[in-house]
Amino acid sequence: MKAASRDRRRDEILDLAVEVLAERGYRDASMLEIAKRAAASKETLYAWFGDKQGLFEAAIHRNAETVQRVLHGQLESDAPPERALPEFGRALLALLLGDSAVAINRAAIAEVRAEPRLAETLARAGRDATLPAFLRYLERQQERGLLQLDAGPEEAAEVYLGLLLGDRQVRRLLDRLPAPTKKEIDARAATATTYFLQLYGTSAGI
Amino acid sequence: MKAASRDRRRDEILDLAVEVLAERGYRDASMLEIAKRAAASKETLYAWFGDKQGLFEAAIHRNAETVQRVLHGQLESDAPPERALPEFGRALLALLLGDSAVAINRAAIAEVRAEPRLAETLARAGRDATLPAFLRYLERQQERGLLQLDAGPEEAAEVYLGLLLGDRQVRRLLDRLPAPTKKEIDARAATATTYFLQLYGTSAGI
DNA sequence: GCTTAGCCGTACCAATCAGTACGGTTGTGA
DNA sequence: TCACAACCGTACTGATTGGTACGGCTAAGC
Repeated sequence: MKAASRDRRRDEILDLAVEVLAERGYRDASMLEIAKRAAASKETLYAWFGDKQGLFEAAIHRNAETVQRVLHGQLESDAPPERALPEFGRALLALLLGDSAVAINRAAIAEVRAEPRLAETLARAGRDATLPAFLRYLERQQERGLLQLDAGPEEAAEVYLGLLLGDRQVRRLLDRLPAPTKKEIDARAATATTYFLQLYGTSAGI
Repeated sequence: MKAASRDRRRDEILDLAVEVLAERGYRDASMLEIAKRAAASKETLYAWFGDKQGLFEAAIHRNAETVQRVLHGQLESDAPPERALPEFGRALLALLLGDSAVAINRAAIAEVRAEPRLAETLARAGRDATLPAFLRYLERQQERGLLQLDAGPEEAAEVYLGLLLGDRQVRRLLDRLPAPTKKEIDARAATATTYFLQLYGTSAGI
């Protein structure tokens, strides 16, 4: 029973840490405020996570695991692109433009010089861990004759990401855009898929 | 003679400020280091720019003016999309993924909570100041029958940006990507244009 | 040549905060 | 019930840095 309760406590602390991060930014997210909000002591934070960087690396990992679970589920499907891509797109948009991911990305970008491990961790646990599954999905659809990836799956994947996000992620990081509503997410995932299929679809996929 | 020499000095200081910013990040770009590198005194920096935020707002403005000049030049052309878009794309890629813009965007994102004026300034002087010219260009080409923007010029503009950048700007901000070479820029602007014309081109534009 | 305004370098102040130490308390397992 | 380990709250330290003050130098204008 002890292990489960410890895990819950750990999750609780990481949630609060990300909450403070979102409110204050990395530098101003003080260990004291996180400890107070979690009714924990600074000493415990340091005992569990090593240092401030370690605490937020743990938060990044935990966040990435959630993302992984959702996206890999979508991508192992054998649904054709016109059905699978909007679902994948919706999930990706909700995750990448959500408050937690935005706060984490801001922190990683902010500290890219002082604490590069944050950005490394984020990249490895995020993009590097998800992209291969996406590439494999695209290749499978090509083998089925539903896509024609003349320039390779990597370029196609990047095109889909570009169509899906445009410059919205950067605008969101700069706080020039609120988190998207469910409606906006649906619309955007649909149009990105339509455009993508115009570029890469085959007659068999109509 | 005095005004010109002062302007040169100002430019010199702003260059050094951005240089330090790129090396250290916003918080660790100390006013003392900037002053020392410019052989200036902190007092002069504060007299000229008010405070640290003011110094970097000035740097943002100056950088944006350069960008403006280049991009507006491209967009006032009457060249058809297949010629104008690659040029515009090249310029945009070189500017957005260059070291100065990356350092500035990192700073604005890092301080979005503590000093939101940086991000505001960047957005206004950057995207908000350039996008209208791009929209006007697209509309002119539609009137000439060279583009068909069924969903409006705004969506087309975002699609072009997405195709051009993919997720490269974010990866660059996270320092997972080096500044692109001229060759890569050329290639990318070309393929983005090709895709864009597949989506929005008319038979008249072939 | 002289004056004056602006600028340089240095020193100083106040605040913040990561990381450590410690005494008191709680709860868990024998 | 008891003992021990983990954890809470608070206090402390050392280092950094934004912003201010000041004394001395330099160069432009008269």
